[in-house]
Amino acid sequence: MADSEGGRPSAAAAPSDLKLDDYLPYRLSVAANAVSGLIARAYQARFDLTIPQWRLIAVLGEDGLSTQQALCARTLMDKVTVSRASAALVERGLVLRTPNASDRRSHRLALTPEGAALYRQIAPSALAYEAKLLTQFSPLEQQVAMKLLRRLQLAAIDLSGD
Amino acid sequence: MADSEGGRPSAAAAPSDLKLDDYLPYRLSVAANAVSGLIARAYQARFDLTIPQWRLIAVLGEDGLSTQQALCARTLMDKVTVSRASAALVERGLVLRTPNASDRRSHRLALTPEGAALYRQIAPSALAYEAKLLTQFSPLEQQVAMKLLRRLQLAAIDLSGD
DNA sequence: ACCAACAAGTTTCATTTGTAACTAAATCGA
DNA sequence: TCGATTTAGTTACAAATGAAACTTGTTGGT
Repeated sequence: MADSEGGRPSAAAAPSDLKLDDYLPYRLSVAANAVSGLIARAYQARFDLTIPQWRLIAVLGEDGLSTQQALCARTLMDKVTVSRASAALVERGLVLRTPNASDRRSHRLALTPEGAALYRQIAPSALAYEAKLLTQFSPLEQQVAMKLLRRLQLAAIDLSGD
Repeated sequence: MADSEGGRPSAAAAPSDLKLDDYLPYRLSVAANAVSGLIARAYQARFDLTIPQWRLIAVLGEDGLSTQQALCARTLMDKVTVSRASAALVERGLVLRTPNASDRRSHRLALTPEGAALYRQIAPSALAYEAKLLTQFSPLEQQVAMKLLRRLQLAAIDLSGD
């Protein structure tokens, strides 16, 4: 067993007691991974959609017409990601691109009737997943959690430029 | 402006009111992305470590000796990821591999003195980041959030096998 | 003892992801 | 009205990721 340098297990307690299991960025990453994986597998298997594709459908279903640039702002995804996801959805006939008269660099995107039908099918399933994940948490706890997630995001973005 | 087809925004409200902004898997993913990005950039710039590498150092700093398999279980990372991160750390002289007498397929990993020194340097900085992210939240709120993250992870894993 | 099943780690390969470079169009200033 | 800068979106390329195959070693049944 060893421990060639000290008397006790060779690792001393962390300077100010860092425990990975209780470290928020770690917990957040692991939890998000688990949830994303679950959702990704579900949508892949049932609807053959990736998460970026699903997000675009969700936003187009909510907001109606949009441009890719607006979708980037709305979903916080990279413009390359949005470009690729849009192309795939257009290809599958779920999204329609029409020229944007007021700016010929961009296009207007909207769900086709098929896309809208898919949206109406997916949305309840998405909400059901969320409900299953959130069982055991009171509305108040859920509110605290959502608030924390939003705040973490802002704080992280904020700290990025220091 | 515009809206070339109807009187109102062309998208109706979602079936049971799905709002992406309030959808937990989405919020979780976005928050985790922002936080991971922040941490990743910080450790890359200051210590030239990836997140997997940093996690291994954290666990080895906490626990002392370990095998890769144990590190996989502990960090919830893939064995390929752990293998590559270990190789890089050994290469840099931060981690030492010694043969495992009781099982010659595996090796024992531990921080070298340099690795331990780096750990002692990084840990306070990691805690400082966490503290900055968590300003504005009471200890109680933090506890709720941590509990929720753990529970979400378990629920997601649970739902994966249904 | 032996062979089948299994486990630790590594390597290979295909997919995903994001950064940077690029094209085309709009805007802004002189 | 022209050229410089900025923006929408795509393409090209490089790095990260993970599944599957592989290697080496262990274990358990007969």
